[in-house]
Amino acid sequence: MEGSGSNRAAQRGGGRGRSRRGSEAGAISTSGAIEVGRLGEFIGYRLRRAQVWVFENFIRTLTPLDLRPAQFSTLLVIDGNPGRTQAEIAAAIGIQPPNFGALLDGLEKRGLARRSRSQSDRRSHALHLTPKGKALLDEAIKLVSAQDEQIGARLGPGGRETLLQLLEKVPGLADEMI
Amino acid sequence: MEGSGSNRAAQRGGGRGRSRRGSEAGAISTSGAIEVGRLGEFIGYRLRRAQVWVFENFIRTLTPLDLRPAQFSTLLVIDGNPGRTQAEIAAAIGIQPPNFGALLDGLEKRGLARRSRSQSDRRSHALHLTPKGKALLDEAIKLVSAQDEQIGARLGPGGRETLLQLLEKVPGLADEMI
DNA sequence: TATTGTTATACTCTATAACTATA
DNA sequence: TATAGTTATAGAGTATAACAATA
Repeated sequence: MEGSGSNRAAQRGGGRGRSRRGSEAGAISTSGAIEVGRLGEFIGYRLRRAQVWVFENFIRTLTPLDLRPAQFSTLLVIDGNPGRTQAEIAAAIGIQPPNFGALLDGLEKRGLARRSRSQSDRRSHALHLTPKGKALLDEAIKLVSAQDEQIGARLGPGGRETLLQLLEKVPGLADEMI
Repeated sequence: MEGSGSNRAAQRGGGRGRSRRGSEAGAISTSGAIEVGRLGEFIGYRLRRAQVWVFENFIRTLTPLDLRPAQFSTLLVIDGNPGRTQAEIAAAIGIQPPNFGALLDGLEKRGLARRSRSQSDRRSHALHLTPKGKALLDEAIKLVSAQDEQIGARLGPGGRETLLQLLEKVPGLADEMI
């Protein structure tokens, strides 16, 4: 969510289900757990809640490598499409060109990626990973894959495939993103 | 996901699958669509992509009522828990107290919610919806429910229930959020 | 005239520290 | 001293306009 949102561990009261319902005049709900109520019935709410958790997990997973999610995606997409221009890679990941420039500055300073002027069109910059960048990417993929498998294991037999199939039916496929 | 991200409609090349793979020295990928590659194999990626689309949809749905997602959640949770304090409601939704104050200022100025000092503890503010706030919330719930049903319809028979069951197996349940 | 990439800038969401008034 | 709420502020992430170099 985001941004993404982090550390949402809300410490709440211990009781359960003792609060009154609705908005009758003067009604009060003084003890027990908060009723999130209908909010939990929306696909969007559940989807977002799960996604925020996964994304926070993702961020923690990549922290040891000092990689932000957008940096990871950039390394991975450059690796799969070496020589493409900034505009192409940025569009594929869903980052605006101005922001992508700063992101690449960081990767270049760390020696993970490099820009080279295209000979055919000297306006554009072709992107490549350095060996160091490729090595870091491989390390990151290992960590992320392990995390992904842990999540998949929670979903039970066939759960992972079912989830991916259902998520494909939700639009958003036309976009690319982080 | 991030924030939430919007307008990610990336205009890309028309071709498909003609780009070369991997990061062999000097490899180039000059034509065709960008290969997002392994990125699409991660649950986290698909989950985030779907969630961002749903969230953008959600934002568009509430725009006619001039409600942001966090405002909608706040109205809904206050309605379900009238008389609770700011700290309790804020924690349930996953908003930091400083940010929640500003959010409530907006709702109060529009006459949708009100704060009243608790008699038992004059430090805390009990929250209630005004009739106007309740009416706007009901209107918002109609819009959001209609959108949610459209998404559910895309998932096919039983798809909605299956998706919600799978999402419940992903952690994040301990938190409450927007 | 159009496009690539950059600079500057702004807006939103989120987070923390320090203050106040109560307890 | 501890807590509820506020103020001030800072950091991400994302968005647009204007510019220089090149086409």
